[in-house]
Amino acid sequence: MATIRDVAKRAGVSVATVSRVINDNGKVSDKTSRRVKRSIAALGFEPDFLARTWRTRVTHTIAAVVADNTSPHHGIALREASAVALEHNYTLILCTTYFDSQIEKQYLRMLRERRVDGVLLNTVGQSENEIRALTKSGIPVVLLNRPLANQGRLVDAVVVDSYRGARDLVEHLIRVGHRRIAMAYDQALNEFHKRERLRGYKDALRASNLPYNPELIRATRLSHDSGIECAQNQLVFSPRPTALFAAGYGTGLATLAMLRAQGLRIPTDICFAMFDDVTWGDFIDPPLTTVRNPAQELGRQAMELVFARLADRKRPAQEIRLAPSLVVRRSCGAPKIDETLRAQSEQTQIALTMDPSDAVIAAWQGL
Amino acid sequence: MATIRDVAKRAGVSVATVSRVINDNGKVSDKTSRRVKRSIAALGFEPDFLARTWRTRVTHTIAAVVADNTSPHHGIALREASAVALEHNYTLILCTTYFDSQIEKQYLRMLRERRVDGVLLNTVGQSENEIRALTKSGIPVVLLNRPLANQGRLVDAVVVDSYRGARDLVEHLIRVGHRRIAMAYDQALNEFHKRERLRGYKDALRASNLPYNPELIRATRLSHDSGIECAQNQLVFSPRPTALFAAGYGTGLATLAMLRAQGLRIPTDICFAMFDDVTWGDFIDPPLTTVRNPAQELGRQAMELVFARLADRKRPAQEIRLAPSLVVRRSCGAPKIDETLRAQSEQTQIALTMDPSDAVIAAWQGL
DNA sequence: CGATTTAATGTAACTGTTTACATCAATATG
DNA sequence: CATATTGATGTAAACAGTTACATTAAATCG
Repeated sequence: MATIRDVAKRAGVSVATVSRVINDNGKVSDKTSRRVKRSIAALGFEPDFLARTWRTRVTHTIAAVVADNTSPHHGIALREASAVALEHNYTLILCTTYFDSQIEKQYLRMLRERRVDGVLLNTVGQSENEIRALTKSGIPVVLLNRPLANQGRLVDAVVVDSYRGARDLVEHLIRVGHRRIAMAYDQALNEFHKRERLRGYKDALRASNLPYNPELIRATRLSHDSGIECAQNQLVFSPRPTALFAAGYGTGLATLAMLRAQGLRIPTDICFAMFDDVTWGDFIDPPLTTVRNPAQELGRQAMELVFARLADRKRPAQEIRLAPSLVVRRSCGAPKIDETLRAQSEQTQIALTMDPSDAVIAAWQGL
Repeated sequence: MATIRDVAKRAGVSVATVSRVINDNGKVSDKTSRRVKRSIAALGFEPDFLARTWRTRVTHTIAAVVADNTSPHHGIALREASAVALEHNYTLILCTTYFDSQIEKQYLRMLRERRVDGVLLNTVGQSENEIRALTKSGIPVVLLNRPLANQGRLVDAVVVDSYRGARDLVEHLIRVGHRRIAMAYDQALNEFHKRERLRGYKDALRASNLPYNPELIRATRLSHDSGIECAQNQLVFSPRPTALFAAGYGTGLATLAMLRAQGLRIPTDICFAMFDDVTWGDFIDPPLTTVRNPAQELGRQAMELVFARLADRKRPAQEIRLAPSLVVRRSCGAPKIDETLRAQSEQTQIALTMDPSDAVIAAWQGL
């Protein structure tokens, strides 16, 4: 492999000049620049990325540490993050923690050793020390969907506004005529989002002067053995609510299965809506009303935040709050429906509100 | 930051000795080893990963280039690959190409420059040169779900046996009583898998002495604008088949929507089954009969293949063929059903055949 | 017991860039 | 015209490890 010295010798210049040409910094006359470039081409010289990295201490690498890359939400965020990275000629390291804080810590330590240039972190908690170590080493950390750790104002964050999402959804249900609305959330749902979604639910009720009934709030737990049965027992209400709102993906799935098991039809017997838009929500019968997380936006903004901080390390920590959007489909047909809403709903149904960009559709086309 | 020289000086030994202690190779007496370790601890010395990488030319990094990380299939494969990487103290770079061969090439060039230690590649094609360049640079390439390029026997591969999957599924449909079985595949489905699935379909028919009717094979195309309508038109049959087999994820979704649009009930009016198991297949109504790809296995084997080749570069190229498994659920209730099958199906339904490990279930629990 | 092997450690070259600083010529400035 | 400034280029010192080879002491062998 040709080195910068070979290039320099052949071009009859110094290595410094070659380096300047390669990096396009410093002053180099047109004439020598051309000569150097010819020399590079002739020798088929390629700068050694590793040597460069070592010398400059920039790895051109960002890591994303997520609890699970297979969830639709983070899958899309990662896809976008990788695209943004590519735009900047950066590379994205994928670290899946499986919701295991030990693995998370292990990854964070590893990433610090490797001196990645930044970390996107969807923490499961307990990594305060590792996060501090990272920032202390000058590695920017951006939290994904977790609020800023109150302890330090050192890290940026981008979060989805769970409160807004829950409130919008419940307000929609109320507007459409529901009065008795149940909410199910997963026991293991992140504390912050649990609180926020519950707050959204309550505020929506209050705004319409509806009573808040704790009886209608249920925690579900999807476990391997007990499976659906568990959720099923936990989700028996009497009298039956007219609408059921699942505050998360897992709960949504469990709830769907539970309703099927109870022989309840959607939306005839009960209306159903869930947090976390799913690509297939449009395709099944009935199409699901969901709160769509701006996953793509989240991935992009998080990445941009890293680059912004790399460009200016003094900037104050920032928390970007993204608004989810309500996707109205058939699963929430209203008990009483007014004409404007009907039209709107009808239209949505026809437009089929395909979540995704062409890219995602293309995605389906592969194996 | 303390360097190896500082450690050496403090311990009163040479840098070589320190290096030997760190890497636990070469001969070092217990006494000096202890002294060195004390010195390391005292100084808080951490070997510089970058310097090491540069010197040894091993990056401890594998890249996975996939068409789309959000598909359930590759999402799971990636999750597993990242876990295997972690076991080996390796890191996984995620490269999503969006089915764009230009981006794929760009990534492959980038990865070669970065001298990753290996590449998992779910190619969309046209990257022969880049693949060759990689292997020529001594970087092992393992193809994901693509057959070995006939041109060179340089790369390993791990593929899902599409033929087997299709054949098993169609044979199941036949056994259960279906005689008129339609198959839909996506126009953009990878050529190899298209051929294999079709072959499986035909062979299954032939084995039962059923006629092959080209009229029952349809290509669908999910496009953004035309959306479902398109699929809808393309999927009108007369007389109607009793079962419809979607040979892919995208087609599966399109088909589901189409059946709904045509007002057909599953499985009462028509039976439905699809390739590519989906995590939610269990939860919706009716639960879907699917061909489950061993995605996890695929990710693991591919990764192991890389490590195997790193350990022995002379080993002959290998193609690992993984068998998919049939997951029988409700969407294929049989027109005529015999008792054993009924029992089997019932049991499956009760066991709820949760695709995933606890990890995936946990996944659902996060935002 | 001298010769040979083995174990433990040290010396210094090597990896390929970047960049601070030096040099020198050409140009601008007072 | 002498001097300061600027532009173009060169020199050589980092950067922080690994490892081939050399050296020395200790152990083993005939």
